Amino acid sequence: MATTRKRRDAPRKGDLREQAILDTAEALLEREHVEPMTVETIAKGAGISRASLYFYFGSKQDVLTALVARTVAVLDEDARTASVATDSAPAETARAAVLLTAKMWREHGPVMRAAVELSPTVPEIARLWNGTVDRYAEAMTTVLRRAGLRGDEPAALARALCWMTERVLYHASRTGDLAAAAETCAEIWRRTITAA
Amino acid sequence: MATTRKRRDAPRKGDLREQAILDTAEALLEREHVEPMTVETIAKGAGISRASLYFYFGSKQDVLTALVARTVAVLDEDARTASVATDSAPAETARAAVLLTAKMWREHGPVMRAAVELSPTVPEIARLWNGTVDRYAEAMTTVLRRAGLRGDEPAALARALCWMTERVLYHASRTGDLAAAAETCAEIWRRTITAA
DNA sequence: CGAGATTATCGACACAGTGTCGAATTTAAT
DNA sequence: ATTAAATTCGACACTGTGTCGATAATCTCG
Repeated sequence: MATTRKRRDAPRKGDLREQAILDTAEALLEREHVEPMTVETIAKGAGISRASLYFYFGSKQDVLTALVARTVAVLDEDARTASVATDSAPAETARAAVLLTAKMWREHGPVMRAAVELSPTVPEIARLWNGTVDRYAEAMTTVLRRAGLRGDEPAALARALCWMTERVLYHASRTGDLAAAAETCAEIWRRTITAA
Repeated sequence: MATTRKRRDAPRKGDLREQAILDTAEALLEREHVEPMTVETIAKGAGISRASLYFYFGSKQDVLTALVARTVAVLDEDARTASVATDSAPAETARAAVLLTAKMWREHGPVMRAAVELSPTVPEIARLWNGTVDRYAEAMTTVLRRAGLRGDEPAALARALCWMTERVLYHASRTGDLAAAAETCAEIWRRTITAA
C-alpha cells in the first residue's frame, strides 16, 4: 500500500539521496514527460536501485508529491513578497502579479505542469496546488476591494481570474509564448478591475 | 502497439457492441474516476471478455478517445447553434454562451472532465478538446469585434476567456456550484467587453 | 578498537494491468 | 450446406509498481 513511511526522521547521510532523488525527478521532468518517467528511471538517475528508492519514499506518488511541495514552497515564498505592493494602482498590482507568475512558469514550468496534470490523480498534489491558487486568489481579492469592488463579488472574480491565469500560462509554458500570454491575462485583470 | 485497427468498417452485429462499450465507459466514468476504470471493467460491463474488447478498439486510449469524440461532437453541434445569436448585445451573447457551456458541463460532466484530465496523456484527445475550445474562441472573437475591439486583441482575449471558462466550470462541475461559477465567468466576460 | 544497533542497499518475488496470438465458435451469404 | 467473414476468448508475454528478507555499510559508545 506504500502508506508506511519507513524513515520518519533519520538525519544521516541518506538525506543527500533524498535530495538527489527529487533533483533527478525534476531533471527528468524537464526533458521527458510525466508519463514515461518510471521509478526505475528516477532511481537509476539518483544512482541507486529501484528497491532502494522505496527506502526514502513510500511510493512514486510520494516522490512527485514531495517534488511539487518543494516547488510550491518557492512559489508561495515569492508570491507573498509580491502581493504586498500596495503602493501602485490596483490594475498595475494585478499586472505585476501576473508577470511574476509568468516568471514562475518560465523557471519552474515542468514541475508546475506536472502539478496541474497530476492534481486529478494525486489528492495530496491537488491539495497543495489548489492551496497555492487559493492563497493567490485571497491576495488578489484585497486588490479588487481596493479598486472599489464590494461584497462577495471580488472573491469570486479573483478566484476565476486566478484560474484563468493558471490555465493560460500552463498552455503558454508549453508553446513558449509566456510573455504574450501574460499580457493578455493582465489586460483581462485590468478590464475586470476598471469596468463598471 | 495497438496501432492496427482490426475492424475498419464492418456494419455487422458488432456495432451494437461498439456502442455498448462506449456506453459502459461513460457510465463507469459517472461513478468512478478515470484511474480505477480498467479494460477489464469496461469489457465486463459491456458483456464481453477483455480480449474481445480489443477486437473493437485498438487500445484503452482508443476507447476513451472515441468516447470523448462522441461527446465533443454534441458540444460542437450545440455550440454552433448558439453562437449565431447576433440579435442581442455582445455581453448578453457572451453570457448566453457561458450559460450554455455550463449546461454542457452539467449534462456531460464526467466525459468532459475526463477529456480535460486525459489531454496531457492522450494526444488525440488533446487535439479534440483544444479544437473545440478554439472553435468557441473563434466564435467569441467575432462577438468581441462586434463590441468594438480591433486588431489582434479580441482573438487573444477571447482565447484566454474561453480557457478561464473551461477551467472554472471544470472545477465547478466537481463541487456542484455550476450556476454561480457560470455567473462569475459571465461577469468577467461582460467587464472585459464593456471596459475601456 | 569493536560489538551491537541503526541506516542503507538490493535481488527476488508477487501482483495488477495492458496488449497479442491463434485457435475455436458464431453468423451471413451463396 | 458449404464456405468465408465476423466475433469471442483463454493463455501468454511484457511492463511497471510495491514488498520482503537477507546483506552490507555506518554509527555509537563502552
